[in-house]
Amino acid sequence: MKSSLPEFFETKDCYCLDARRRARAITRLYEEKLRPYGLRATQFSVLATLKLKGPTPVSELAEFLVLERTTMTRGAAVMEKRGWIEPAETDDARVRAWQLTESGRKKLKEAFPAWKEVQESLKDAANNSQI
Amino acid sequence: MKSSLPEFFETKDCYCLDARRRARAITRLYEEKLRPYGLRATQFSVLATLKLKGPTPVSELAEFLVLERTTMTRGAAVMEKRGWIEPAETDDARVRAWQLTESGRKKLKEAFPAWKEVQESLKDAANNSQI
DNA sequence: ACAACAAAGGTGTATACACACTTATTTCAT
DNA sequence: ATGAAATAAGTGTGTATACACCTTTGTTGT
Repeated sequence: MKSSLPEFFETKDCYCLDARRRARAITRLYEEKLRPYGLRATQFSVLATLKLKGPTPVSELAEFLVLERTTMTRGAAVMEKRGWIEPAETDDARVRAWQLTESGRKKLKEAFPAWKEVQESLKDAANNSQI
Repeated sequence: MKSSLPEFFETKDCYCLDARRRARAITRLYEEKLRPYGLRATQFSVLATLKLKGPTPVSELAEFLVLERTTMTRGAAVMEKRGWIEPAETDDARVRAWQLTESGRKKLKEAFPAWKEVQESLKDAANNSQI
């Protein structure tokens, strides 16, 4: 009976595993610094996105963050409960749009230096690895 | 009152968001093809890892996949329930090691072509983008 | 005007993920 | 030999993620 083990060596270079490993590792770095502010990585991204885009529909947020719309729905619910975001007016009654609250703006501003710290350290690491 | 909006433009280049977006997008490609086999991306990775490494402790699996150990514990429980993996003997009673079952080997073999299909298409895409 | 279709969202369900805390076992210094 | 420290793992809790399915609202052709 022949072993098919060699065939499976290919799975060592899986793009999916690579991307997921990388995302998990990087997420930990950011969340470690964001934790004192009670923010998860995605929550920070949502706050920053709303800061830049203003009132934004669920679907647009989801598309921008490459997140399932239903995931965005639930994430937003958590953030609303925390008082960081609130519903925004829309023309179309089907559309659910979100905007920052004062508290959300404050939270983003508070956490920004922590985000930047990790961001800069990764930028340095990326530059050094090119040399 | 001065707006601090420009400062937050920096968040558009967040390494964390980039990595997470990429992981989510790539994961969808793989899971779309793995779905007919009832496999999630991480489950496929665990099967492939056990195929290559043989019986492996929870902690070693977690470290290899850059996953929290506690996440690995729960993921393994699901896979055991499905009959794909089973406990392996260990010297140290603290250590919980897992190995493939016959069913798990079969599942991996079945799903491998689907994995390879996505893997190859991404490899092609990567090569073409370099030209 | 209105029926068919399209668009936007929410809910049910299940896995993924991880931090804080706890339990069980082994190792090691004395 | 034994108690402290270290190691390996599990549990509680809560968010993250996404697919399948359903509801509501708007659009469009006739």
